[in-house]
Amino acid sequence: MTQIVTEAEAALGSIYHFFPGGKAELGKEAILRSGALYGDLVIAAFAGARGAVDAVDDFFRGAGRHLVQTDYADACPIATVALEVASTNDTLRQATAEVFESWIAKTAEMLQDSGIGRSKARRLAMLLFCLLEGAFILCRATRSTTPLDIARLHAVGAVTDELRAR
Amino acid sequence: MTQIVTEAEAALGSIYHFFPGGKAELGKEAILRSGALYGDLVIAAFAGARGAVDAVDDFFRGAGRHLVQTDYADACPIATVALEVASTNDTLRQATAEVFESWIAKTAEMLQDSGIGRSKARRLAMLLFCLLEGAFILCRATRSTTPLDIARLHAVGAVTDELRAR
DNA sequence: GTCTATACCTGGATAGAC
DNA sequence: GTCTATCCAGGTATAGAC
Repeated sequence: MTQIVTEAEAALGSIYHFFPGGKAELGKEAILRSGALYGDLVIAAFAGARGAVDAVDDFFRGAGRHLVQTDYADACPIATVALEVASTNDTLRQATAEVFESWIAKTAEMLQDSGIGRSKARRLAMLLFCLLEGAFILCRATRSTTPLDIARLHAVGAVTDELRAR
Repeated sequence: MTQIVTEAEAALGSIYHFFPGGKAELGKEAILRSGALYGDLVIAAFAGARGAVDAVDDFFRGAGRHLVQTDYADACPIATVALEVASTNDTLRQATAEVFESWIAKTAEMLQDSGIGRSKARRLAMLLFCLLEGAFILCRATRSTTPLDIARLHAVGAVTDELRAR
């Protein structure tokens, strides 16, 4: 909390004026907001690409570049908190679940727009985030983008297969 | 630290007798030990199965059962710490990297024993842990085993494809 | 609404008797 | 080697002047 008010150049007391719920409320808001922002990146990837395959490829590549640019600090804004609070704070856990669910729903929707069936699209979207999140862990721990490269190839392959199967 | 000595029914001072490095040393030891134990589970899965495909299937299924049994608390013993320390404590980060690397190496070795080429086996092993770790995050956050089921099917599929491609 | 001072608590660590 | 008392830092939260 001290760090936050310092960087915001505000007084410590102000936090409790805007967030009467204290740290818990601020934390929830941070999860929801950063989750929404990251979700916008997913939409942007699909909007800026020629098709689902390119969009997924672009997104994974962009994530890799960003990882290197931030010295492996910025990967997923939710994952770390999600694991931390999963079994200790149900309010925050629900907030992370809500964010993941929104990402999956958004992605599934856009995969559907590419012609993939509703149920398949949702399962594929989940798979993509499993690959992305898992790769992020290994990349940050090992300070290497290799896991993300491997995950990307598999992600692209999975989308390609699904489109072919139509 | 208090919780640890309490559950160990020991005195607070004892910790600093056995771990002069304090919390950092204890943390590193915990990462390395639990990492080794979890690695043994991987070996057990391959030892107890008829082949690589079954081993992977068994391991993912077992992880799902354990997740439910522990009310979504016990997934990966390393991932949470790995994300937490990745950019804040390089000693612990290295310990997590060491553990992941050992798991991947072990798994790759056993995939090779199934007849998959050295380089392919390593990449496939990495993919499997990306899928597993990513699924764990989503499962714990959403309190559902669906992501793990999806990850399992793709993991099994990837191993099957690789064996067929020989 | 803002800000400062401060209360309160917890967490890691140490000292020194035993 | 063990244990207890205690220190110090830091973190969250509150009170109350302005």
